[in-house]
Amino acid sequence: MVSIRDVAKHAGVAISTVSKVLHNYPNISEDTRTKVNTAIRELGYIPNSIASALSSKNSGRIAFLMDPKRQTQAIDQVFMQYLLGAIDCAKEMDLDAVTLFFSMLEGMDVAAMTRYFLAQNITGIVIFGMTKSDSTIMELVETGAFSCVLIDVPYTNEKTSSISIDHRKAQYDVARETILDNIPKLEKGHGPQKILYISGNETGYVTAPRLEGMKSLAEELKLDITIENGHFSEKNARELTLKYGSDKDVIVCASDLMAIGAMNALIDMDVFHPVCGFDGITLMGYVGKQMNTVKQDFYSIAHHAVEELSRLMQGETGREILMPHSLVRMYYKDIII
Amino acid sequence: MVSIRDVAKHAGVAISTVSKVLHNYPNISEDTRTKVNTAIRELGYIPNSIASALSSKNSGRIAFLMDPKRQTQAIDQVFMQYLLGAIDCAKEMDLDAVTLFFSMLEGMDVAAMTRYFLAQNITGIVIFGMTKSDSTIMELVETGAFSCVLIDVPYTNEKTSSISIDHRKAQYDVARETILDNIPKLEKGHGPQKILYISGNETGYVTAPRLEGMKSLAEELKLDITIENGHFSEKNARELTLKYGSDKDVIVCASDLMAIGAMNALIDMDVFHPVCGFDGITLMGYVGKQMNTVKQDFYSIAHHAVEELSRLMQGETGREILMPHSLVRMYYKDIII
DNA sequence: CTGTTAGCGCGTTCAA
DNA sequence: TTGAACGCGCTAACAG
Repeated sequence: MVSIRDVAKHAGVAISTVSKVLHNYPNISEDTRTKVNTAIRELGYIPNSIASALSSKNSGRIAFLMDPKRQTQAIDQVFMQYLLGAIDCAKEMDLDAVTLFFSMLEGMDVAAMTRYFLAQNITGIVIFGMTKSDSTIMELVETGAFSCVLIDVPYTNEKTSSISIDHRKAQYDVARETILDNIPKLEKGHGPQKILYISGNETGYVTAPRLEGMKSLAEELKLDITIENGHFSEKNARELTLKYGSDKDVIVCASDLMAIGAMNALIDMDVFHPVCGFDGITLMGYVGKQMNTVKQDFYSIAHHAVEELSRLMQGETGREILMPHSLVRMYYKDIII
Repeated sequence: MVSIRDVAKHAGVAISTVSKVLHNYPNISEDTRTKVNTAIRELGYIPNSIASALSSKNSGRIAFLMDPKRQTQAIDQVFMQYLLGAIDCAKEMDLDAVTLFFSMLEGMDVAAMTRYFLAQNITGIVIFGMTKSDSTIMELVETGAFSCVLIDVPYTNEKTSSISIDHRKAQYDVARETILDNIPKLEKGHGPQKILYISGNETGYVTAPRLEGMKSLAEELKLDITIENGHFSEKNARELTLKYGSDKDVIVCASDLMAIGAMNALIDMDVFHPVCGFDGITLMGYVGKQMNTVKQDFYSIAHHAVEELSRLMQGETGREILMPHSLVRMYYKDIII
């Protein structure tokens, strides 16, 4: 293995000079800089990130913390997209990244978690899929011991940024579009539209804003709205739809998975009402009907999250970032790959 | 951060003694061993894996190398299950693991890849989703510079093990079951059964064994078999089924995704013939019909892969490992979560 | 502008 | 059975 020492020798300079060139320090003559760079190229030198992490305080080592198990399998796609975006960005920014699951932290208190991360020289963490019941992890974030970026959790402090779409507006938008598509019915003297809103679990941070978005739309359009908690579960959404859905004009679901459940319930009942979802996962198409949904670009969100984390680790202060969302209509034919 | 030095001081012994206790060296008196262990517990000491990796040769650092992008999104589930199993096991075995994508290695030759891993003190690699076109990675494996475990690639050497199910037998089994379910038709004087086999891409290592399994079944049951290459694509399978499927008794697909394509083509043509798939992904259910498939436990495969890698890194020699598969029948109702 | 040096936390001889 | 001391590859003062 070729080390920094070899490069120094090859270039006829001191080790520290190589290090300085590597990190773009000022006060290096153009001459030695090129000398060192050619030596690096000739030897195919790659800095040892482990040694670097050990030696410096700002190791540039980060962790992706997620909880894929708690989710249904159908949601794997979301986490995979997160991971792809995050890991790609980490590589681009030359950050060492490890992927961790919530389950590994189970039973630890804040102090233990802190030691755990410190023992790996981790100084920054991106957290995907945290809910209100992950209180110890939230405590850890609050300590400010690590730079953190939270996905879909609206909390910030000096060392913590949050990043998400505007769930309130997104829910409003997709429900509005779906309902207005359906306006003709309304005009046939149908009275106020009857809506079934299947919300997510109350432990989810996105649940309240999405519900708010729906409520304000309901007020605006004077909708007759029934709100039920589907716990982000396809099965629950299915049952709720069987129970309350038959006489509704539109069914609005706070997730694609629940939208699938609702859609299938309607198919079983042999009625059809518009359904809309949230997330924009590919899976959608398989119900064989079309529906509107809020499309989030998880890859891009994760990519930005890592960029933001890097910013935090350089001493910038935490902030809230809103990403754009879009509305899409998914058909079966579209998703044929 | 509490270091080994603190533990040594707290226990009143030398640093090296603590290290020896940590690694279960012999020749440590029971007395000092407990003294050290209580000190560790009292201080909540966690060894710094970075320092350890730097200091020792056998760092215990491993990489998960996969290629999720090349796959269709619907396959994310498989990779997520792999990752879950692998990361869980790595944690259990106290191995530091990083997740890498093939794309990061693009353009590198073997020497560059070697340096790349060495620069991260990585000594073991688990590779998921490699195809015959990833020749440079295969070269890397062949050098024996790293301990490797290959998933679904039948290659072994001194430092490389392979792990997979028996694809030949699995394909045989699932096709056989699906066809025999259909035997009544045959007995109504229907002549030899007509089968459409939609195979995978020839760059896939699993394609040939699956095809073999199908061929030997065809011979055994004297089937009239048509073989087409679906390239593991839903769309291709759909088109092939539209073209060749209408007069077939059974359609056998080398992946679930292709089975979905085939199933949907049949639905469009308004005919129904049994279809079987391969993999056992949850997604299946959404076609709304039932079908047989080979279920692989990806989590478990990955878990075993990491165990095997650990074995290799301890100097054991490479070998081939076969995992069990099972046959399942998937219905829509089953997958409601 | 460049080189010398002291650690980072730990594993591992080699003496004691 | 234990401990002192060196080195892993690198960063970061500090001298020069």
